[in-house]
Amino acid sequence: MREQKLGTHDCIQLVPIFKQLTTVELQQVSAIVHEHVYEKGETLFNAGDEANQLTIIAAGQAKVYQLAANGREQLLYLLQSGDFDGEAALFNPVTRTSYAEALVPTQVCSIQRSDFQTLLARAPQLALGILNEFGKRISQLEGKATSVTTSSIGGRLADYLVETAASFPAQTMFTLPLQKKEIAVYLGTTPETISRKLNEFQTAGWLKKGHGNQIAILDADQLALQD
Amino acid sequence: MREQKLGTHDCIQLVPIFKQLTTVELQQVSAIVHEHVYEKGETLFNAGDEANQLTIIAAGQAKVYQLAANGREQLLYLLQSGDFDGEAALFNPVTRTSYAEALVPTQVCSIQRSDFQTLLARAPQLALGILNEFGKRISQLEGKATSVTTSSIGGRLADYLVETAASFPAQTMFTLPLQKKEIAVYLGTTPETISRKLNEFQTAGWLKKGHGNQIAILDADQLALQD
DNA sequence: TTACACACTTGATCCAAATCAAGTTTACTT
DNA sequence: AAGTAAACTTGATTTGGATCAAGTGTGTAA
Repeated sequence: MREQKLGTHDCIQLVPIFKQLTTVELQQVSAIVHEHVYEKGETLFNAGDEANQLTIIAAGQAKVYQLAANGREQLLYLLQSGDFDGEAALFNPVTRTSYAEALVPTQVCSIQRSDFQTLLARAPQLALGILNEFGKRISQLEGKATSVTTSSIGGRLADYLVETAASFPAQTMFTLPLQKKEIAVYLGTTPETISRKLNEFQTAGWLKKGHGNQIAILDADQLALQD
Repeated sequence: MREQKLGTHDCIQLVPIFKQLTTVELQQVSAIVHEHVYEKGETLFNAGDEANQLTIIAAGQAKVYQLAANGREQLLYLLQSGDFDGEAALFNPVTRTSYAEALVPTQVCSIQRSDFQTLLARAPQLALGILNEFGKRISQLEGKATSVTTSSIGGRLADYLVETAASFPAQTMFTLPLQKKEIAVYLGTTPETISRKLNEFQTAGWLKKGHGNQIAILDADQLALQD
C-alpha cells in the first residue's frame, strides 16, 4: 500500500468535529494545527505525560491503552481517521493515564490547549461538533461497560466480530484489524479463549476461518444472539 | 429528614454546567426549565422512550440502569444533585437504552432539545461547562471499563468502598448508600460474593462491619492495593 | 408484640474461562 | 529457500466466582 500524503487543509476537512465550520474558520484552524507523521510502532503519547493538546488522527490507525492501577493494561480505543483523543486536556491540565501507539504509518494533527481555547472563543459552534462526538463516545463506553459485566466472553466476541465486519461487504473474507492477542486484551480475555470460541462459531456454521487472521461472517444474526 | 423545597432559580444555580453563566443568562435558562419532583421509586425515564430532553438532578438521588441485549441490566450511574443525563438527546433524537429511578424524593430540572439549542446559540459558553462535564464522565467510564476487565471482584469492591468512604470522615462508621444487591449489580457480581469479600476484608483487618449496611474503613491503603 | 417480607449470610456444588504446557503455523529475515 | 521468532492452536488442569439452597437477621405494619 502506498502512503498517501495529505495537505493540512485536506487533513482538517476529514475531521468530523470541524465539519460545521466555514471556509474562513477552517483557515483559522489550519493556522494552529501541528502535523506529524508517526511510523508504525511509534508512540503518539505516553501515560504520565502532561496532556496539553488534542490529538486527531488524520490518516492511519492507532491503539490507545489505558493502564490499570495493578499494572495491567486495557485496549480502550482503536482510533481511525477522524477520531481524536486528549479532549480532557483542552480544559484542564491533566496527566494522561493512557498511552497511544501507531499501528500503521499515521498522520496526526494536534492542537495546543491555549490555541484551542482562543479558537473556541472565536468559533463557538465548534463546541457543537465536539459535544456530538463526546456524546457518541459516552454511548460507546456505556455499552462497553455494560456488555463486559452482563455478557459472556462469547457474546462480547460475537458483538466485536459483527461490528468489525460491518465495514466490509457481507459474507466475504476479511482480515481482522487486530491480532488475537490484542482482541483478547480488548475484550478482557485471553488469546486461547478467542481461538476456542472462533472454533465453536465455525462449528456452529456462523463464520468461516481463512488464512492468517481472515474470517468471513456467515450468519451475523445468530452471532448477535449470543449471550 | 425534612424535604427541602427549592425555587427554580436556586435549583439552576446548583448545577455545575450553568456555573459560568451571568445572572441575565441564568434568567433565560430559568424560563425554559421544567421542574418536577419524583417520589421515591418513581421512574424518571424509561428504556425505549424517545429521548428529547436533558434531565438534571436538582436535589435527591437517582439510579440509572442500562439494559443489555440479553435482558440483563447494569447499574451505570448513581446520579447526585447537580448530575445530569440525556445529553445525547440534545443533538439528535435517540431512543434511550437506559432507565432511571428516584432513590429518594428527587427534584428534577429538564430542558427540551429545541429550547436547549436556542439557548446554546445565545449563550455559547454554556457549551464549555457541558464539555467539561462530558470529559469527566468519559474519564470515569474509561476507568470503569478498564477496571472491569483488568481487576478481580475483590479489587473492584475495594475501589468502590474507598471511593464511597471518601465522602465520610476517615476511620468512622458510615452507611453504604446502596443495598448489597445493588452494589453487586453495579460491580457486575452477586450479593453472595459481596458478602464473602467483605468478610475477607474484615478478617484481614482492613475494615469493620457494623449494623445494617454500616462499615468503617480501617486501612484504605491496603484496600486500594487489592487486585 | 407478633407476623411477614426482605435483605443478608453461609455452605455446597458447579461451571466458564484462566492458566500452564506443548505443539504447530505463519510470516519475516537473510 | 532455510532458519527463526512470533503468533496461534490444542489439550490438561485449576480456579474464581456464579448458582442453588437453606438458614438468620432486620425493619415495618397491624
